[in-house]
Amino acid sequence: MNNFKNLRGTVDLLPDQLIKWQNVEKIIVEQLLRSSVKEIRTPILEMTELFLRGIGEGTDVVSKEMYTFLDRGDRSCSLRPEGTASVARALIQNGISTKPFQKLWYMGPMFRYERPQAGRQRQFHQLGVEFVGYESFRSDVEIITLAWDILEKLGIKELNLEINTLGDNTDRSNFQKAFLKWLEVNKNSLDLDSQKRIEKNPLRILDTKNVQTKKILEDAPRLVDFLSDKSLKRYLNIKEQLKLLKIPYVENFHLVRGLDYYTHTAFEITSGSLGSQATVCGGGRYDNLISLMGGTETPAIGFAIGLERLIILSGNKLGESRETDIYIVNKGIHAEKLAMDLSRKLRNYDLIAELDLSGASFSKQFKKANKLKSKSIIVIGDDEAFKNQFIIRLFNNDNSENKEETISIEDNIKLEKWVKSNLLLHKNL
RNA sequence: GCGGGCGUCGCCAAGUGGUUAAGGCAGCGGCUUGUGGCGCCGCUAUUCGGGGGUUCGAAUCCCCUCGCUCGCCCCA
Repeated sequence: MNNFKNLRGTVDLLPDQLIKWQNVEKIIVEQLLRSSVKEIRTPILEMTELFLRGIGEGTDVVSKEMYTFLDRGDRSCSLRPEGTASVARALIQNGISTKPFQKLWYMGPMFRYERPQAGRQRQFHQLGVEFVGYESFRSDVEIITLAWDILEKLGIKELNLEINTLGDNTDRSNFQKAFLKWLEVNKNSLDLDSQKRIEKNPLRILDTKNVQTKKILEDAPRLVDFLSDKSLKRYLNIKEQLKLLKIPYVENFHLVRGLDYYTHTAFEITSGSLGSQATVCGGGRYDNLISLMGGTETPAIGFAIGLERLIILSGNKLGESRETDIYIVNKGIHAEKLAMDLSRKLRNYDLIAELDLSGASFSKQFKKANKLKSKSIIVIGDDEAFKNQFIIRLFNNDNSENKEETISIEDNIKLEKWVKSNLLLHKNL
């Protein structure tokens, strides 16, 4: 096989699949618009250092999953593995202090060098939303609600929202001390992976999938018990407001997001029908990130939704394309000229008008129209062209008799009338 | 990076050592060169992911390799 193939973990999205993507994206963007969230676009390529500092060198994402290379000027560059760091960078660089409150979204490809599997690719797509400058617990609730509503608007069912709090820096370091003490005592009962994490990232041990370790962890100290009054109050407020909004959630004390910059609220939305990569949305508060990256201290919260996983979950209804409204069968030198002009006229009525360019026999062109399930058809051949007219008729799929009408080329009024009564009436506007 | 499953036409597949690689869908052409569906007829893999080996003989057995897929790790 000497043909070219796409790179591992990447896919071609073909026209048929893109209908669903476009519909999903449209619904998302509309909901964002209604929530007055504004779009931001940052480069896909950034200097590697940005991600090292923004995401954390110790994380798997950065330490073993980045697409990193030297450019021709020997600068180390990386394809973005996620969007938050870039957005933070862009805001700092463009003067965050002049616009301290911003609700932003972005959508686009991300890159992570991993083994592909169901719902996971090396190039994948995320919708990210970041509320920057917002500190109140109500911004946490609003952003969780936004994620929830987007998924609901897409008609996705059987979703589980899990929430947790990581407290502020002081809470967390108090907890960590106690937790480390406990870990020391119980070290030998833990699985190997978890043992390694004691040094590297002890919080992540809470997140283990090892059944044995999970059981042992039931007796470990809990982070909630180390929250300051203020942090606790914050968390309780969020839960209360979610209840008020009737958004069902489950508390999960073991929910610890993988990236270093999170504080307070962490949340995740999962679906059982996704296989082992069940998370469709992950997010949380990151009050430390922007100052950590050299900006003025700015609280922020955000989430990311994996579009591939969203597509898997979205119903088939979103995959249906708009049918051809009118197919123009045309043959003969003069007729073909008139037909092309006609096709433009029809598109001005916001119709999907397809002009047959094959020059094939009438029979062939009719078959094509039928295959496309075109709602109507125009026929223009030498006979019609000679009389400066064309034939138009509805084109039912059951092949029943359909009345046809002859319209003169110049008779725009008659054409418009026909189009309005036969095609535009049925359109959902 | 580590484990399991799988690779035969654009898609779904039969074939499991003996020579013509079924069949279905899609596609193309014809019956019908100015009229749709259905039907009928015909065409479409010198080759079974790639390389090497065993054998008189390989899609079928062995080795290597590549790819896909599912899971682990991690995450969206």
